[in-house]
This record gives sequence, C-alpha cells and structure tokens, in this order.
Amino acid sequence: MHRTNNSGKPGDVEKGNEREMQEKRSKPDEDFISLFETIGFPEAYRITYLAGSIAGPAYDAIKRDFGIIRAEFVLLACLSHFDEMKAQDIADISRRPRNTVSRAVHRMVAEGYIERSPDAADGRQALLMITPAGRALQDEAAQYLKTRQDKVLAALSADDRKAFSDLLLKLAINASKLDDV
Amino acid sequence: MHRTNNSGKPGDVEKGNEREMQEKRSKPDEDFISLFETIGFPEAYRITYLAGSIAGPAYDAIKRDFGIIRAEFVLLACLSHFDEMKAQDIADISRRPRNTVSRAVHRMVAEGYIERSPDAADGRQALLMITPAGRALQDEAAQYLKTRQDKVLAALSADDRKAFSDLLLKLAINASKLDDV
DNA sequence: TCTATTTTGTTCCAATTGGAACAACTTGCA
DNA sequence: TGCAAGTTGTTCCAATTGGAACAAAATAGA
Repeated sequence: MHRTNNSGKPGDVEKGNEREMQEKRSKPDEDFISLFETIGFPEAYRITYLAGSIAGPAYDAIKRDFGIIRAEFVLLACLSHFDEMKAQDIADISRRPRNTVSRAVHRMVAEGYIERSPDAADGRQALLMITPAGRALQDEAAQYLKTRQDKVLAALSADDRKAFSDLLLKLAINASKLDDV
Repeated sequence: MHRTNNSGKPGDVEKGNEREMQEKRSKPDEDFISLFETIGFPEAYRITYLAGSIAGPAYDAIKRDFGIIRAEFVLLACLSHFDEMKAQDIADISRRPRNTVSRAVHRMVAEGYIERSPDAADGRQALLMITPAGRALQDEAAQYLKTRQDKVLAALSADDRKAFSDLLLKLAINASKLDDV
C-alpha cells in the first residue's frame, strides 16, 4: 500500500526457526490497525474482526482435529445445553438456512453424535438429543474455542474483562430481540 | 425444546400488521438467551453472535440494494482508507483466500469501482485504487453497517458505549498481532 | 552470478452452499 | 367441519467457494 512501511519489526527474526513454512499466512501488516480507528463503523468492524480472529482459527483446528464443520459443532453445542431441540431452533440461533441445519443433523446422526426422534405432538418436526459420544466431542472441541478466546482476551485485565463480558451480554441480549431488517 | 415455553410474549400481537409475511425469520426464542450465560466460551459466543447480528442483516441488505457481496464491499472499504493496496493486503485483512479476493477485484474493476495498475517496482503484484464511483458506493453501503451497528449498540449508555469501544480496540489490536494457531 | 525458494495473482475443479420448490403436517378461522 | 395459510424438514440444482496447482516475478544465499 501507499503508506511507507518503516516499521522495523525486529521481532520477526526469531520466526523462521524450524517451522514448515507452508503454514497459513497470519498477522496483517501493522499499518492496517489504523482501520480500526478511522473506519465509519468502528464497533461493527472491531466486532466482526474479533469474531473472525477467534472463530476462524478455532473452527479450522476443530475441523482438522475432529472432522466436524462449524455448523455441526454449533449443533452439538446447542444440544449440550438444551436437552431437546428441533432443527428450526438451531437455524434460528445460528442464523443458517434450514437445509444447512438439516445436513448437519443427518451427518451427526450418522456419526452417532445425536439422536432424532419424531415428535408425537407435532408430526412435522423431530426432536434432537445429543448422545454421550456427541457430548464428549463437544466438550473437547469447545476447548479450542475457549483457548482461542482466552488468547485474544489476554490483552485485558481481569476487571476489564469482566466489564467487557458484561457489556457483551447486554448487547447480545439486545441483538437477539432485534428484527432482521 | 424441552424447557416449557410459558413466556406469554403479549408483544407479538402487533407484529402481523400489514407486512408481507415471507420476510426472513427473525428473533430466536427468548429462552435461548440462557446460552449466552452458560456456554463454555461466553465471550467468544457473544462476540460471534453479535458479529452475525450486525454483519448478516447489513450485508444482506447491501447485496439486495447495491448488488455487491461482502468480499466486494470489504475490498471497497479498504481502498476507501488506503490509497493503494495490493490484493494480498485485502486477503490478510479480511482473512479470505487469495482467489476470493482476486474474483472480487475483477468484478469491481469490471464495474468501474476500482482501478488496477501494474506495479513498476514489482512485476508480480498490481496496485489497486478506488474510483470516485467506487467511493460513492462504499460511502452509501457503509451507512447500512453503521445503522445496524447503532441499532445493536443502542442498548448501551454513551459512557458504556465509549468504554466498550475502547476495550474492543485494545482487543482487536491484540488479535491482529496473534498468529493463527 | 546462478539457482533454489518465496511471493503474487490466477485458473481449475471438486465440494459446499443456500434459494426455491416440495410434501407432510398443523393451525386459524369462517 | 372444511379449507386457506403457515410451519417443518427435505430435495434439487445452479451458483459460489476455496484448496491446489500453476506461471511469472522477486528474493536469498552460495
């Protein structure tokens, strides 16, 4: 880009020690952090950037190590917290189309991670439940998200993190009540 | 799901007034907010949920009204703030693969929103610049993100919003320095 | 200098995605 | 009751996606 890049970055010297260098590209140039301050929708940009910084690497690693994709992990995570849900609930929570959820349900049933039983009270829908194997998988994979989350949040003091977390909660609850325009 | 849903939700009655009802499904059930508190990676979940609540509806509307997709808007937004960038810079910032960026560049050049000129100093890369038409489009579309951002952030007082924004900045800068594990 | 390695951007193509249509079922209401 | 409208989950299929291979160019190091 145009800005002259005169950042010496002396720390980079220790980077090339022994690691196979076909790994994924990481850190953008330091200059780009000015975007965080000058863009016209600063909080939105920072939030989406943070989300990408946490979810991107974490879900890549989960896929690599456990063979499940994001939609499948989200399904398992939901069913770890609610004992019975229908597919539409998952679609609502995850903001994914129903057919995407449907695919994830079929794969997770095939793998033995969830069970699906027809709802006697409503013949259209099926009730989904997680199996012990699914719960074990979810617990393990969730650690990846937690680890990455903590790495990103390590920049804050304990008090600031608490304050940040509280503000996030208030916002998330508010967002969950908004209509999609 | 299993929890008995006894929330009366009297507010829903005024919902069906006159609007074509094939609009996209919105608000998940209120019960689901308990996930925000009980999940094992609360900040990560709240952040990704917030990001989806802002970016999802905003980019849907941008696509509908301006005919450009997220990768294309991000490209224009970057070029609105840096007068010259190469495609790899966009890939780094947006965490998208290079071929995705390449496609966006070609479409935006074809539409007259950006210009691409070979770099005399380095024959591999090309320098990208936004055109006045591209800048005008970016300015208009950015309003959609800003509007949605402000709707979500309206739950905070001015002081809390300032504190939240500052914490986000610190975290985003930290995240930009982390390696993708 | 010369050669091996790295970087940039593109093309190819198999896999994934999501909108739309659909069948089965339930709900609302005259 | 009966029928129109809405909901759920699935299938179909065209469009999109991203990994891998590639060519061209730059860089590093002997």
